[in-house]
Amino acid sequence: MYKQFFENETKTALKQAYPDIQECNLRVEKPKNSDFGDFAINVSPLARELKTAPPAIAQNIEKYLSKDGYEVNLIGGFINFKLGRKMLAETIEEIIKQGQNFAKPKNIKPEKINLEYVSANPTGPFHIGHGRWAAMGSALANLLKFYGHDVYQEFYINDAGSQIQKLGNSLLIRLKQLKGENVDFPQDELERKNYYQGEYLIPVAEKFLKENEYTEDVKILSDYAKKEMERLQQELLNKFRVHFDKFYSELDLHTSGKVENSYKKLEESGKLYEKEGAIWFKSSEYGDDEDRVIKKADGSNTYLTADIAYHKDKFDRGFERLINIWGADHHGYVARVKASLEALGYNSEKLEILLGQLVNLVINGEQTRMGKRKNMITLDDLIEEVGVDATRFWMCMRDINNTLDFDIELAKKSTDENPVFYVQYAHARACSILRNTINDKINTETGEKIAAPLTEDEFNKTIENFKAESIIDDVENAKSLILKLEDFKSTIILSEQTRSVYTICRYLSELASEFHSYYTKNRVLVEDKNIMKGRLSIVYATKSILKQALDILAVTAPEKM
RNA sequence: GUGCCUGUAGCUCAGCCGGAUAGAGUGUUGACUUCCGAAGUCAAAGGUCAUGAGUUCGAAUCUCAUCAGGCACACCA
Repeated sequence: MYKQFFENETKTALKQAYPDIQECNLRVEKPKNSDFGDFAINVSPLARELKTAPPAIAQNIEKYLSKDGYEVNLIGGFINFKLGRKMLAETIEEIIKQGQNFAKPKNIKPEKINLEYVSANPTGPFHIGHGRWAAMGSALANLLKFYGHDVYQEFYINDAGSQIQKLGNSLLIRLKQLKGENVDFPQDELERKNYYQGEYLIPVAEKFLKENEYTEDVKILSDYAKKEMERLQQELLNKFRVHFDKFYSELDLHTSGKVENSYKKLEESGKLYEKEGAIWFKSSEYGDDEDRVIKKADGSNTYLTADIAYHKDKFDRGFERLINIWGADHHGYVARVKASLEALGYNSEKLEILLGQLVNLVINGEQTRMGKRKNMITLDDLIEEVGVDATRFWMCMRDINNTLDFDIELAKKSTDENPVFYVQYAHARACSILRNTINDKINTETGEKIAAPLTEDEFNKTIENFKAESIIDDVENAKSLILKLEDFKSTIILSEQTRSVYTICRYLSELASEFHSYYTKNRVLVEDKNIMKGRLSIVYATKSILKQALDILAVTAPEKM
């Protein structure tokens, strides 16, 4: 990696220049002005320890730099590095030869990671917020896998609480309505809260009557509606290119005795006590604001109790690291789950909880709060309107810490304002060039056939036998493109460290921009076969990286648009 | 009231482990087509980095306070 290379070069030189130096946390960065160089190191942070002015330090270090393959340019306390053509050419060779392994970090410690996200209640269709967790979670999974981790994706189904009863009651009302009975949800505000009033239960009721005898048994109705919701949710996830290794049922957690078991373990830890008829957990001893109820006065478990068992089970299944994506509205929950894991003897630092800010729908330029409105726009609606690719890209585009404005009108336009098209277009354009090298062309005016510049065999050999030396004379034109291609390595590492995927979106936009720019300035299919083959290889390498990055987002890389 | 997130160009956002002239997209204005995809490229204009103080040789970046917006503060899930 270029950055690593220059950091090592500088550190080596630094030790020769100043043998007594203790710490040297020098960072390679991009110069503000590309005229200075391609990479830069600022030595100012060393000034204090060395008691020397930054420019003098830079001059001293410069003497010991090997300058093998690069040039050095000193400005003030900055050491600027300029890549030689050989290094640039070798990068193209590396991309072509390494393929998928080009940006895969070497010498890393792969972890067995459990990634949990979406985990919606099986009581209704996904809303747009779920779409954000689904897109980001699956992209993060792809990223972590790309990096080298062993990732297991999980969806926790909250199928055990009172909301299931509520679902059954709601279905019953819909059934009665279908039978022609004059019933509706209660008028009273408070009582209405015991029902799901969305119209999505109407088709479920219809389907139920087709398959079953009419019944008012809420248990049967609850189970039916729950299964149906799960089925619809999983269908949609599939369509959205989100694939879970396991849908973990909360109900199973209870019936298998795991909830009871983890309760006993907590009891053994001595961190439970009774108060006002309920059993409390001393979570405040582990940094939580207050203690939490574990068993209610009526003897039933709280949601937390099951969740504790669930997280315990994840560790017990051998995962070294747990990553959860939760909505920011659950942030108050973090401390108590971590507290419980500590009490049970697990290292709560191995549980990372990514809190995602919510999605604002923007309709006709106005922000609409994602509430539980009756006629809300579901994720399914959104995908129908905008398409899977644009929806996925858009949902991944912003830092998870920031609220995301999803402008329906803008995304629907599907034109220049939508960055995904810009990126996909770059890929399609690259494919088009590669196609044109081996396909005969027909002049539309004369009907005359123009032979392809290369046969398929020649093209394949050009790629297979690519040698860095072959493009050295022409590589300077592709410099900023190659720098960006190489930057894929840093992007992968940064994204893994920060658990973020918006960085991949940004990278793609930047790479596409560099490619479009290169394309405009450098014609690929030129007379000179050697130049053509070299540029073809650069296009091929670009296409390869675009594809790899798009694959992480699970956005398609079209050959044609 | 307490805790968490956010405040940077008209709009949407990067940059935030302190360092060179604060960047990108979009919008505005203007250029670029004998030729591989113009869904493209190039350029111009556009800034009190919410406000105030502090730390520092140096602050958009760190600290504190204030203001503004969002979210959460259940024996619900």
